[in-house]
Amino acid sequence: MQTTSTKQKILDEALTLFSEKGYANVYVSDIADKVGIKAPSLYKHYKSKQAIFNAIIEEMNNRFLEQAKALNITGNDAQADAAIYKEIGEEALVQLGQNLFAYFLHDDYVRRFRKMLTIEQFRDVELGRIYARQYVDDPLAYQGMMFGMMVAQGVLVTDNIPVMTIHFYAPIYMLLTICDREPQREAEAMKMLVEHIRKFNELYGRKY
Amino acid sequence: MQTTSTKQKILDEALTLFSEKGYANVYVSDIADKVGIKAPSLYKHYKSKQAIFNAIIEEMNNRFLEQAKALNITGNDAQADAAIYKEIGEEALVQLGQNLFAYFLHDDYVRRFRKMLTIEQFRDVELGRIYARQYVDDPLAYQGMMFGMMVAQGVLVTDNIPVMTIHFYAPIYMLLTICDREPQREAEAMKMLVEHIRKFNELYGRKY
DNA sequence: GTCTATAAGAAGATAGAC
DNA sequence: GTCTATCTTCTTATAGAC
Repeated sequence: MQTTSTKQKILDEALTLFSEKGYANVYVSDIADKVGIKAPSLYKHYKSKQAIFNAIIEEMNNRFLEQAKALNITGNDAQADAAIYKEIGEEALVQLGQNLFAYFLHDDYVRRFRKMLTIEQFRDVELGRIYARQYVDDPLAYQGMMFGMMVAQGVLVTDNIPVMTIHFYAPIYMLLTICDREPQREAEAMKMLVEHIRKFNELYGRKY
Repeated sequence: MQTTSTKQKILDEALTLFSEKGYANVYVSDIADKVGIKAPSLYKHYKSKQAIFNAIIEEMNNRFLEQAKALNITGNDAQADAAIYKEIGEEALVQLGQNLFAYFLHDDYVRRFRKMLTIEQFRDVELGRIYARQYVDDPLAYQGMMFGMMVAQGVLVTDNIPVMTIHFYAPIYMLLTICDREPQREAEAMKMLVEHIRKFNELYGRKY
């Protein structure tokens, strides 16, 4: 039905604008323009500008929970995962990093939401927490778990898994922030990403 | 004189507020309150709110140029530097990283300016360029030069200096963004920083 | 240089017709 | 559900006295 569609379109256009200019620089009339309606009509769908913002946060939270659930199924299936990680080589590791990077960078919803949180993270403690969880702590926790298995399998070698995990993820994080700010540097970033992972594998990989 | 003092205080308080809430969420009256004057008085010092923002950018730019000049003097004095880097050990490298980190994190002006740019980087291409230069490209260029000397001296070993530089700086950058958002995590970050550098030295240092 | 008073306009939100 | 008209409040900025 048309109602649901408009309601969703409002969230979508608002997120785009918020991610480019920040909440305070986006006016209700801007959102309405993009949706193709007048500002007052928008209030039939959401009771305030803040309610639109809250709905975006809630929607992302739902996506995040689904995602976490999906990852946990894999993550807890240790026996299956162990088999995967046992034979992992440089190319598989490069693939893993590129997939992670591509998902974070090219999933349009993920990208816009991250940019929005980048802008809003200092204004509200709760938004800061979401940013930290989403783009720092959870990726580190998940990858740390994965690398833990790989170390247990003898595919990677280290006496400090948390630092190894940061050595893997921090460059990816930094390249991501570069691309968010300057999309034209994506090719350069992708090249550095691959070189980073190859070198990571060389430094931490099992020595034959 | 009082004039200069008030004019400077306006920049200082404005920067604090901009770094916490972003330009659009700070009202001229907020700045005036912090300074201890009424909003209209502020217009005797700056012709507009935007002019205050511009003055902050200009002031940082001046500081940046001075800093770059200072670094170039050292950077170009290759003979003296070579001597320094020749004997550098793990402790010196840890010290180097801690100093870099402490400067970026604890210099109040640097910290507030970085947070402000973090918020504003997507709104204006020029501000994005300043961010990229200040917190990504220049640190990488400077450290890349330094590591180049160390590789030439045989203190560090790699066939890819840019990637090695990212391996050194990206974790520092990520820890910095964590502390900007959650200052209470500074001790944790400092611990990771030291472990990171020790492992970096272990991975890239000359093998005896 | 600082103040009070006030203008000018922007932005969020509501009322009520269709 | 969308519109036009309108209200209210907030925010930047100016005028002019001290």
